[in-house]
Amino acid sequence: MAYNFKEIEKKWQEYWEQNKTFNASNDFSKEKWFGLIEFPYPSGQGLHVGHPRSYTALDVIARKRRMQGYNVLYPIGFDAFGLPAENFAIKNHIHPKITTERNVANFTRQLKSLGFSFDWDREINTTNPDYYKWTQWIFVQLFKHGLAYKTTMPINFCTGCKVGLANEEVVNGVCERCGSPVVQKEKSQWMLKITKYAQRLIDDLDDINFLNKIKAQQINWIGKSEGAEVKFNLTSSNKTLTVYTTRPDTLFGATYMVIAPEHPIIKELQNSITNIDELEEYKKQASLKSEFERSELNKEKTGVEIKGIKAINPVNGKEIPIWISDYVLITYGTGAIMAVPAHDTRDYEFAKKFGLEIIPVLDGGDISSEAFTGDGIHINSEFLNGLNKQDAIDKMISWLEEKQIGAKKVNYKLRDWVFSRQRYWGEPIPMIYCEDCGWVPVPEEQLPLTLPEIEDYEPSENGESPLSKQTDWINTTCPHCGKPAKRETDTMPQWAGSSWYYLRYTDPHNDKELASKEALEYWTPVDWYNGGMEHTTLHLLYSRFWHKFLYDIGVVPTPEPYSKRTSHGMILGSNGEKMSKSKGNVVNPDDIVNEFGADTLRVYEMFMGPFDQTAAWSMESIRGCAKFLDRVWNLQDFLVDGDTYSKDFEKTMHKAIKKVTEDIEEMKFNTCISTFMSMVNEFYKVKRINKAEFSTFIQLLNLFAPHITEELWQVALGHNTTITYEKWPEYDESKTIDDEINIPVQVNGKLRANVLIPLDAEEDVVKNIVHSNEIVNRNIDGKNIVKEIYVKNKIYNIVVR
RNA sequence: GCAGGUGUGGCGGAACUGGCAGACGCACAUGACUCAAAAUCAUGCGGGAAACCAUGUGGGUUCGAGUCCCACCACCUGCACCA
Repeated sequence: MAYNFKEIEKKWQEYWEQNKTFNASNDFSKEKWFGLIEFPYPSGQGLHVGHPRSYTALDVIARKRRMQGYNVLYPIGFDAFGLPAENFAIKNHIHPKITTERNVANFTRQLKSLGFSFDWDREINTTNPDYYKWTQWIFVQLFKHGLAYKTTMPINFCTGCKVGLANEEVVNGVCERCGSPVVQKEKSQWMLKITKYAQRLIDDLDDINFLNKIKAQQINWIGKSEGAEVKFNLTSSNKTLTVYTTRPDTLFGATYMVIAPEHPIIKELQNSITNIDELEEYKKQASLKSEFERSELNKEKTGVEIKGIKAINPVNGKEIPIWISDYVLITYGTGAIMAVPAHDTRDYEFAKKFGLEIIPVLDGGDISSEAFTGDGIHINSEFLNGLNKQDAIDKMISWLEEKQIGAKKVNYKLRDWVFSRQRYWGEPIPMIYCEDCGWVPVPEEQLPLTLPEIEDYEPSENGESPLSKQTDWINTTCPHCGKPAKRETDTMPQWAGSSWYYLRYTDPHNDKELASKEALEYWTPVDWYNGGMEHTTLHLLYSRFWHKFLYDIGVVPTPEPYSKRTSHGMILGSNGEKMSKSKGNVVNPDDIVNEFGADTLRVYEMFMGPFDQTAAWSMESIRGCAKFLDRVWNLQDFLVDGDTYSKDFEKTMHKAIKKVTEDIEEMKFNTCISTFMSMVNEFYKVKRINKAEFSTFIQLLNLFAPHITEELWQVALGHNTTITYEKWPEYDESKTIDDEINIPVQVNGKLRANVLIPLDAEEDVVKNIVHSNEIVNRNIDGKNIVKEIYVKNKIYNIVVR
């Protein structure tokens, strides 16, 4: 009887669906486990073979948890707002809703064909008004708590998508999505104050189980630095210029200042500045450069000196020049620096180029060739002389604080989150502008504020949202004073809906709250969240921020959304390159399922390599996995009643249970599969397997290959209920240990023989066995034994001379 | 430049707290079955005639190093004029 995967897989998929086998229970008295994968964006291309890698991994864990008796929530949904559907609409004049529905249907078919144990009754979709009602509701809460504000600022503007982007979406100066150059543009934007949570986003990482590389990347991105702010007085003005520095100890070496071209003080002092035209011209040139050009040009520093005004170094009263240069960023610190060319590489370069004074204030290094950035003893620094770096920093800070010209200051690289998009296919920002009352949120009882149906999806040339043309929709009345008012026309970024979706899974049909208190109390936090590294500084950080906010206002019961976060490696094409249509190396999961079946695909994706590392697709290897499942199928021919084949055989089983039980927790799925393969090889050797062994084996394999094992369980073994909730096999530790073991014998560290010894044998017993071994004796004959080392149950080493 | 990671047969990869390097799979070879092929089953498979040599390179610690330490090299990922 051949293994007919097509028939068998279809049969059990229908069975599971009818029986709602994988639905989470609402019995909150049981211990729960909430596993989460990143819900997909339903693209027109359908499922990528990368998706099932992550989904299978957590499916394996979810299935194991069910067998371990947990109430398991393993949900699925669609993150369906986004640009591709909108761009498709612009081209083909098909409403994004239609394409989204079509794509969701296709994804659903594909996901179901792979036998994931999702609870489909909890499916969510971010574009559903019942869902985005709550996305909007959260935004309104953010606004009410002062965490959402509108401001005009230079933003990253994608010249291709004609849309503003968050810092996180700009990669190498180009748009993460379309690859067009990104330029700076002044625009009025909704912003979210993620910076207010910067410190907590760092600190609370200590309490959660994220992979270290994920923590490191988030900490790096938030970019905390400690230093001081120092006020500099100016000549011919009573204004001051404040700088941020991490090296206040080098203040005596500050020989000039540099401010960002966009620094507002230029305008404030325009009457005192004699070369304002020259400065304006420099600023203009700088703003025309895209981020990409700026970093390309970062080898050669440029700048212009501000004429007619100088700064006064507060520690020694020296007048020092002020320059503008684009190597100082308006977005970081105060947009102004004190330049210490002797001890800062960038300042050194700039000073050399423009012939500015360089005064060393730390001993060591050679100022004539490069900046000295190391530690040393302070010189030329009056009251700091003789101190090392840290002592000098401390002393200077207290001096500055005492004189009230400076203070300790912590800075972050993290910027507030640019939250507006000038696009149609997103959640409308539920805000109304009233001439008298300013920005007023749409009243909560009027949510959701639904997207109007429109015909023209093109953003306007000046970069306004397509909604800006919908005058009927825009014109409304102020909820506060009742006067005519206008709606916000920008929509939310794609990251909005995904920032809280895991909460909705706990209670997806609730129309009173985003989820009930009881459901949140029971299900959250997510126990295990797996996703891509590319979301570490985007989605993962954003959702931690939203969650913390919701915690602060009492909506969720925990300060962190996810107790554990792991990540999967990417799947590359067979040529080792990223899969792409243009390279022609795309593998369609549908084809694999057709040719080999879902179980084979799942097993292969778990076997192809370490889960967290990238792996290249191989059509040859996948055949090996198909062959393995064929061999599993044929095991039923060896099925016998009666006892195990031998004691050793029994041990093999217990060792395998132990290995699989442990490896799954560490996501070492590849070694689980190799354990299964070894087991099958053992069964084939003796051509015999009893029912207990077969059941155990099938149960372990079920996590990876649910269809074939359900068939073997119910048909070959004759059970009439699903294998899903069978108790997870246990192993007997004592049966994983051999009574007799083979240990290597080395002479001078070189392997010479193997001897069989009783487990835990005493050293003198082993010594006797070793010394009665012919090969060993041949190797030590006529030599002096200097030393003998026995490591219990491991190795015996004889050192001779 | 900063942070994180990787480097083991022809290939993907195993190897617990230092203890038989190469599990498992692919490819390949041989045999059985077959008129034949495929499939299947079985056996072999790092290099070398051997002594031995082999885990990116060079040192070190140790009875013993893929694993620990030092110095490098190569590649990947993220960030990058962050004061």
